[in-house]
Amino acid sequence: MPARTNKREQILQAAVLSFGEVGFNSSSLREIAARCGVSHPGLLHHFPSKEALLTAVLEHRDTDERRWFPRSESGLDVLRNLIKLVEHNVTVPGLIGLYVLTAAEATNPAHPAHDYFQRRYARLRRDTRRALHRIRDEGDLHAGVDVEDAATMINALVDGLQVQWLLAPAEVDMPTILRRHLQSLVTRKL
Amino acid sequence: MPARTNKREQILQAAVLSFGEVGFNSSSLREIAARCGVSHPGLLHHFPSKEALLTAVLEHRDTDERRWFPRSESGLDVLRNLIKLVEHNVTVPGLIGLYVLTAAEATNPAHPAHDYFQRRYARLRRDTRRALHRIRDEGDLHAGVDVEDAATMINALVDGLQVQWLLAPAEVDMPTILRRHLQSLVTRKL
DNA sequence: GTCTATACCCGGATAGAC
DNA sequence: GTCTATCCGGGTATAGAC
Repeated sequence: MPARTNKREQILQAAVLSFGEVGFNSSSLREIAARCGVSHPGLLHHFPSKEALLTAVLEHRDTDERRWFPRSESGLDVLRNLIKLVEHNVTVPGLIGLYVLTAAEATNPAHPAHDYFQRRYARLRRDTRRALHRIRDEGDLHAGVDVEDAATMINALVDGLQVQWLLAPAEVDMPTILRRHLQSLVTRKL
Repeated sequence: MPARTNKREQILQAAVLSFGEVGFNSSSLREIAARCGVSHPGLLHHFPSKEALLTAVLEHRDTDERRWFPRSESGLDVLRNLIKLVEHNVTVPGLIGLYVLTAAEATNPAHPAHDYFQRRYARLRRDTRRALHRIRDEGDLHAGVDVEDAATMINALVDGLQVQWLLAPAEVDMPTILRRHLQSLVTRKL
């Protein structure tokens, strides 16, 4: 293995910043390279194409995200961890900008990350449904909650809050609003 | 006045399509011009710059949107009209793509539409708060509804649903999910 | 009003030296 | 591994003919 290659990591972080600010489409490899003190072909040595860089950024983000949802917890703990994740997110606005903008771009079927985001949202809805079913099995879900709708709604709420929060951080309290909504679904304290 | 200039309208529609597909940043004036059978400088004759075109598109969209919210209605009717607007929106995915993507891009303070979207969301929250207060005054709001949070939430829900719907139209029923959420806030049938 | 032609810049990607 | 140099396409915008 190479002595100690943290250049990849530096490039990834610079890419997160750039993608978050102007999106994947408008980001330039030259600009990203300049941010971490490497030349444009130097960057392409580590990531063979711009699309490969995007893929690496998204996978990196996924890995980070999964750490917030360890296994063997109660259904309620999944919701609690989601709140914790959002509480963490307000400390990394660049990453949120990256996510919001890339997801919006990727609604276009021609975007290189289109399939990734289709699969991602299908998975998010499925995971949220599972958590809600588990909460119901544990007797903690309010009667009358439609699990299918609630799962779609929770993920929509998180996404929509991010846009408003990025535009007006002082006026939109993401974690609190999310917590109150989730609390309205369950009978026990979150 | 000119004999009959609908070229502006044609260009606006082509711009909506292009902005909706790849966003403002990645759209090209040449491509937009080609869509409506005009040359690139021909387009610039009607709109002096790309940014002017974006402004015109957003104002055009605003005007259309306002038509869904006539005055002198009850608070509940505002929510009913919001549902009708979303029911209409599912018939114009290009416009929704434009909106989602432009809003995401505009979270960047350097984006030409940043101020527009900051003002827009402040206004949306204010208008939604007013409608909810009116519903409360009319005795139709459920007890325990926090108007401030509910207003932010409703707008976040609409935005977030759009992303999921664009990625999976068959799996996300925007109008129904919105209606059920709004119904959960009020005591009378929507 | 709408065109052709063009100026000028920046994008992704590659070749090849060190 | 990282560089310089370069290719080629495409971006906004302008000048000037018709």
